Amino acid sequence: MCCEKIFFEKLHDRGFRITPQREMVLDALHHIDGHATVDQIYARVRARSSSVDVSTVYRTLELLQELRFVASVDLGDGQRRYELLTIRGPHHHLHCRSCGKLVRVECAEVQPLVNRLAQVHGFRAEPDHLVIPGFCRECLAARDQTPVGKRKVA
Amino acid sequence: MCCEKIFFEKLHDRGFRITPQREMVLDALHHIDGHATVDQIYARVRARSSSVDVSTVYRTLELLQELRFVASVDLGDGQRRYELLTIRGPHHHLHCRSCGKLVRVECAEVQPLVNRLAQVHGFRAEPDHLVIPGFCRECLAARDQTPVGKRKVA
DNA sequence: TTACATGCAAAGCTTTTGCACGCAG
DNA sequence: CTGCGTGCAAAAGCTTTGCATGTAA
Repeated sequence: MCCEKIFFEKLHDRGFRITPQREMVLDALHHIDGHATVDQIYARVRARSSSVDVSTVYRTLELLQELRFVASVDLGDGQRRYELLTIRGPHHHLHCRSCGKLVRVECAEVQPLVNRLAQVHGFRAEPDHLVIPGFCRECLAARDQTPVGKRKVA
Repeated sequence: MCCEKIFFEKLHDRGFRITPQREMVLDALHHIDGHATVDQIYARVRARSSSVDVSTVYRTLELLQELRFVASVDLGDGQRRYELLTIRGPHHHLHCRSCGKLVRVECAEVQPLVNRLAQVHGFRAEPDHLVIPGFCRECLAARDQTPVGKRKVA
C-alpha cells in the first residue's frame, strides 16, 4: 500500500530505522476502522507476531504522531485513540458525552469556523481531527429524563 | 456566594446530603481560575481540612457534573480538568496541542457552527465548553522547524 | 561495527472501588 | 434511627521508563 512506502521514506529521511514492528503497527492502523485504541492495535500486531511488546506499540504511535501519520484523540474514557491521517479524507467528529457515539462531520461544515479562528486568533484548528463534545439527538431526550444517580458520565 | 445556595438547593431537591466536603470542593472550584485539576482542587480542600480524601473529591466532582455545576475537559495530558459552569460566562477553548495553552473564545464566534450541527445532526454541541484542538500562532512556526525527535506531543 | 529499537519487567499516575464507620436528615 | 457519604487502603487501568540484548544500516 502506498502509505507504507511513504512511511518508510519518511522514516529513512529522518534517520529512523525501518523495522517489522513499525510496519506492523502501521498495518494494524490500516485495518482497524478509525479511532483505534492501543489495545486494538496491540491485539492485531500480536496476531502477527506474539513477541511484540505493548511498549513498542506506544513508542511507535508516538513516532507516527511525530511524522504526522496519525492523530490521537482523548475521548475522556481513559483510552487514547489513534487514527490514520493518510487514508481517510479530512473529517471531524461530534462526540456524545452520554453514549460515546462518534458522529462524522464533513470538513465543509466546520470550515467557516476554522477560517474565522485563523483570522481572529491566528490559531490553526486541526482541520483533520476536530472533536466536538456534546449530546446526540438520541441521548438528549433520555438524559433529561434520567433520574440523577451515580451514573457514569463518560 | 450565590452558587453555593443554588448548589445546596439542588442537592436537597434531588435527595443528596449537604456535607462540609461537598461545600469545600465547590469552594475550591470557585477560587481556582478555571480548568482546575483534581490535584489543585484536592490541595485547596486539604488546606482547609487535611482529613479529606481524594476519593471524596472525585466522587464530589462526579456529582457536580451530574448536577451540571461543572464541566470536565480532557486535554489529553492524563489529567482531567474541571470548570464551574455557574460563574464564568459561556465560552469555548482553543487548545494548543503543542504548548498546551488555552485560548478563550467567546460563544458568538462558535454559535453559527453550533446552530448548524443542531440543524443537520440534531446534535447539541456543548455550548458552555467546546474544546478545539490545534496549534496556536506561536507554536505553528516553532513546531514546523523543530527537528523531529522523541519530543512529547502532549 | 555502531547505536537505535526492542522486549521485559517494574514503576508511575490518575482514577476507581470495597468496606466499616460516622454523620446528615 | 437509617442509610448516605466519607476515609482508608488497596486495586485497576493505561502509559512510561530503565536496562540489557538484538538488529538495521
